[in-house]
Amino acid sequence: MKVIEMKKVILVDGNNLLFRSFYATSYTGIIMRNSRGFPTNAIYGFITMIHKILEEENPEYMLVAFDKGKTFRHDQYDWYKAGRQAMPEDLKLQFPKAKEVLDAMGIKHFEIDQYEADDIIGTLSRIVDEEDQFVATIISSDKDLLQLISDEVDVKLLKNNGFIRMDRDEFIRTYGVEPKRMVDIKALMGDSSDNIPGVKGIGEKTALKLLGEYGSLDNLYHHIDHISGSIHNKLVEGKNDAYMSYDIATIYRQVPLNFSLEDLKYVGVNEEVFTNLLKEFEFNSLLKKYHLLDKKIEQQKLKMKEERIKVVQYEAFDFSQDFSYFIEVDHLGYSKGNVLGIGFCNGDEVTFVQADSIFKTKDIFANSSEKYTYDVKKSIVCLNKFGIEIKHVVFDTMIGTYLLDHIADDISDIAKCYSYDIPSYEDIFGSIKKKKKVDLETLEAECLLKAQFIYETKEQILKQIEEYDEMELFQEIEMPLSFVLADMELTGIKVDKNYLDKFSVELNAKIIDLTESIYQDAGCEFNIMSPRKLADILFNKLAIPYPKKTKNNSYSTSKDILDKIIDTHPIIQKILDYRMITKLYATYAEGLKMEIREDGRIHTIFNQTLTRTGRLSSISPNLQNIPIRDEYGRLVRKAFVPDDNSIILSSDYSQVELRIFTHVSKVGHLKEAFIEDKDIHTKTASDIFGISEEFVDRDMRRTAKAVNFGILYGISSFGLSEDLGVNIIDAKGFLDHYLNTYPGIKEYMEKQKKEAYQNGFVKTLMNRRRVIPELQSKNYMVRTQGERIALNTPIQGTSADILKKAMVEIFHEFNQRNLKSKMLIQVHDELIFNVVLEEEKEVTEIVRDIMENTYQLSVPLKVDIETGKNWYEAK
DNA sequence: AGTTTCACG
DNA sequence: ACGTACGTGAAACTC
Repeated sequence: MKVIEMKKVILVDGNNLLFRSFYATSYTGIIMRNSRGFPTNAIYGFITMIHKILEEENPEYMLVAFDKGKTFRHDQYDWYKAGRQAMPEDLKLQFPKAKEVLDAMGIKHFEIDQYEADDIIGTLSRIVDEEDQFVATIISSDKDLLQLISDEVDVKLLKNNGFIRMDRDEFIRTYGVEPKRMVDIKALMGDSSDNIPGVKGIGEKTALKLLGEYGSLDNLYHHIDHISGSIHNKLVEGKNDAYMSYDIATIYRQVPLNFSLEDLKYVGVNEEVFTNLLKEFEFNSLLKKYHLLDKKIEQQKLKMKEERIKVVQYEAFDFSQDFSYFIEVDHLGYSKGNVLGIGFCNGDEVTFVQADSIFKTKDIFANSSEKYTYDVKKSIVCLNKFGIEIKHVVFDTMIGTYLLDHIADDISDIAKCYSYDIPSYEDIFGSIKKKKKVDLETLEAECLLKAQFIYETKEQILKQIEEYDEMELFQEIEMPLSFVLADMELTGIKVDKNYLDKFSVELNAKIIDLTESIYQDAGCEFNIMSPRKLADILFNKLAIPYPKKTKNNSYSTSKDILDKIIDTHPIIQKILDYRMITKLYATYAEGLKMEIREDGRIHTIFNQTLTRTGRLSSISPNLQNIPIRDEYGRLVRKAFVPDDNSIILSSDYSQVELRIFTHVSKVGHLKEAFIEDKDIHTKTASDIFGISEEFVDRDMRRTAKAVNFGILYGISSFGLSEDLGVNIIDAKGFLDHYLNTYPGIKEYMEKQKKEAYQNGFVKTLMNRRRVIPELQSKNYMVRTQGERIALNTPIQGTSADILKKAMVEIFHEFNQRNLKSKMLIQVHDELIFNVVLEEEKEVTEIVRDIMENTYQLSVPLKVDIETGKNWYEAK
């Protein structure tokens, strides 16, 4: 018998690869770009994956296929085209560059008018099936391509960071049918990512079961009478969808090709061209990884650097100079979790300490060296339980890059922006559900890498902060604030668990009563919490008219809709009550109880680098959304109590955002009102309705208040009408009148928007930046949202700046005076304290003085302070 | 994993 | 003609 040497061809779905790379790194809205602003995130992943393929497959023949033009075969299905979103501009730009990369790498790529990459790959794999010299491997993350598997063709499916190989045997083991039945599977279950509908109500499980029994879609429908129950009905109703889906999911395998398999020879990389491209993209880490740096200077420099960093024993490490450190913790997160290890770097050396030797670091963290880290607050909280105090941390990469408007939830995301290739937390430790075992060497390498990254990029980040005029914000506010927040988190707030227990019981009884009563009104039992089932009961069974023009046949059951129909049926009020009570029960009564630690206190975590405006956020639990507006819900606040011999003190800014708006917009009428300390909404009502203040009634004040708030958000007359419950014409009347009464406002808003368009970003009074990519959008909706962001962010952000500055000063003052009272919680424009009885007068004075005077505006800042025996009383 | 609803400023 | 206010987090439902 003659032994035939088979040639192997790799068929890559290029569109799929680029899409995947793009969306994997663009969810934050901020994507990787080179210094000229050209987007490079998709290309980065693309190159990495292509390189990996070359390494693993060592191919003789290879093709990367791309889509070109519309897919005429699907033109008959308008909805299908409509459901596929347009490609983002930032992604589109990267396609031609990806093709240049392939040319440089010596890899063939093709696109054919009117066909998708799938079709080209389908056609080539058919050819492979028919001739006898080639075998093929297809690479994509699209399961649709599995239908092409045969004895000569297998598929490598992209998953997370690797590939899964699927050949014919593996496919049959997994799905129980022949690979070509992938189309039948999709026809039944659909594919939301590809906009294939499938049969409504049939998922993967049922689809596979049915095909296991009947073999194919045709045969299934041929024997449709053998199937009974709800599945039968779904199949009958969805027959059209099924065959349409079948049509769409079927890959076309007869594309006219003007090349042959032999033409797909892989000819190897042109190092010079490839290197130049990587330099253009500024992929320094890849240049290094692929050993492509100029042999002369750059490589030498890097080698020197590599050799200069030495891994040393902890005892030999020089801690007397500046150093960086990185603390890794386990999945429980930092305030409950455990420290796994710490990496250090001083520029020349790196060293590692594992969890069981942490006690050794006590003196090191307290020494006088300047320290840099990533997430200093976390490190303070984590090491606190070992009695370790951290001093002289002057730089935090997380905070620094936050001020540069990079939003990331992992240090690896930030590292990528500086061309450092650091694996993400999830890559190393797995997800919370699927934890990975990590050996000590990996942990050590990871901590050292991160410490080195922090050390080496510090200067660059500081330089950028300086260029953006944010140095004062960084050094005087955000860095010290981290220590303040760490202290607040460690302190926690005392909670009366007994009270919550009683509250729970009371709520539970109410839930039972309401449930019973709602079932009576509805005439049946149903899941009240399910918006779909509820809508069905209200608008179909009870035939209550839906108060809004209904688009896409879906009914909302949200509060504002239910409020509009509250008089049509007694069930509506009960449902609103039910919603409120179950919310109180689940989120507040029971939810808060679960967050109480052994010390009887709740320790929230303040996220300092999350919001796009500069505000803090609070998690596990969120203590910034404890009920207050509703009298009954407000009772939750009675659970938050002071320590012994203390009271709760709350101190909140009165109308900060309006005052800031008045300051930046320089509207004279508003300024006078604040200077004279008038009720601002009454004054506004008096101005716009043209009557004196004593004749302003409640409704007029309410209207004025809504307009005042609307202004801060970049209102529309529609939004105002919704908020006030009046028609759009009236709302527009109020708005026009308001803008005529205060002539500075319109000019201010126009100027603000113009500047935002020119710069591409906006700033707060303390120079905090927010880049607004929405302004570049061609989509009207997105763009106008960008305009509102441009109007609101400087206001909301300045308010955040001011309170943060006050917090740092108050903390400092308490320490100076050795006060025992403690700052506990921040809620955007208010602070909550535990105040020791003897200190009440002193604390009140300090807090008022600092909050009112920390930042000078052209209008006064006013603070209201109240005290009580719990948080409910102190407000 | 994504959507809906609702709690706060 | 179209869609409609800024910024968050948690719970439950739905797929």
